[in-house]
Amino acid sequence: MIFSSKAEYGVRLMVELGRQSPEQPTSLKAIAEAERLPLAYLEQVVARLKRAGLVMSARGAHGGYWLARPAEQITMDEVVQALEGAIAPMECFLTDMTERVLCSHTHEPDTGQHCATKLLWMRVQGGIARSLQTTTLAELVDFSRRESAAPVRPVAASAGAASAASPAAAVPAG
Amino acid sequence: MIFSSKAEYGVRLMVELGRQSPEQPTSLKAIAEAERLPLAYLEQVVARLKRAGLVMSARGAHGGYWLARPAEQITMDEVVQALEGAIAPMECFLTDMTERVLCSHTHEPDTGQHCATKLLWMRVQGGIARSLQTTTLAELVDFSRRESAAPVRPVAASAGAASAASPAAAVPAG
DNA sequence: GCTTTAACCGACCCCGTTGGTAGGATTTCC
DNA sequence: GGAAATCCTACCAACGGGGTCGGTTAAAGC
Repeated sequence: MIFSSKAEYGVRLMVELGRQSPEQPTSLKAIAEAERLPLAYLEQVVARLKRAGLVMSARGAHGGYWLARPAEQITMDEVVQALEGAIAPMECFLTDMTERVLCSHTHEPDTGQHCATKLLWMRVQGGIARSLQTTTLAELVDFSRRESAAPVRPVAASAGAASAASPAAAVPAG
Repeated sequence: MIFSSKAEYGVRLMVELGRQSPEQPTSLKAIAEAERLPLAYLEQVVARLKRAGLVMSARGAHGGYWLARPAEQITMDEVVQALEGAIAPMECFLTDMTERVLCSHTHEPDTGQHCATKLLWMRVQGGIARSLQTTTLAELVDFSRRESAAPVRPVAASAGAASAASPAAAVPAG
């Protein structure tokens, strides 16, 4: 699996905050209940988001968390990077997230043998980075509002090519 | 890390086979020595490639492995999928590799609450799938030939916007 | 100033996967 | 028959993921 549950929980947490009115703190407990996630674990997750400056907090009664910036100005690569650390397709493949590869992936300094896999991992890296950078938190918030507003529609009913086409069509800019 | 070392080793193995003349078996031992990888572990790796029908083998003395198809007809998503299994950004996010999501990611069947993260993971998934599908083994073989032929050029010399652009320019179709 | 609420912090723990190793069995060529 | 290979199964140590637990600090309301 590419992303751990930290990313999953963290993104859901951010979306939940995005759904609330800004500047008004939401308690972790409320989020944990709404999303049915373990509170104690969420604490660790939100700590990362705070360290990255994506959320702010107030302690004490009626305290909680809120987005540090409007959701439109938060791109998902910031969020995911805060939660998962550097996103690299391979061990030694760290970049500064601007498409520049810091590691040449050489295994033997004497032979000029560069790694044959470099080209591939760079493309994968680029594909991921682009999809994360072009998605904003605001889009996810919108998406979640539309989803929850819609009536319950049973999944996997009428399996086939027709039902397969509809969700893909709703997802451009991938 | 997105991909494990199985993918790394497996891709390198495939590239190595692609460099050899086709239909002539190359022993794992030779590959292990050329790539400085543990032979016993490579056995497990190549077994996956064989099960997926990407390589063929001959036992006994002068046996070895070779590509089941010309490198131009092997896309890297086949290779990576054989090595890593299904590639999904998130646990419950299995697709049939044609952009169709099999899991709706619903956490509570009664509420119509679909997961807010679905949109994001679908985009990421699409970005990865596209970069893997549009890269052929032949390209990597070419790349590796150019790399090893070229003199050793130090990486990250003259850091800046200019150097950041150059590697990206060499990697289209990501 | 007590109580409640909630953020914050650090230690711990179970478990599955990764990245191998070990050892043998089988097949084929010379 | 022996060497060189693929093949196959079992095993193992270490690490990270996914949590839990217990406690501390800070703010608000009475």
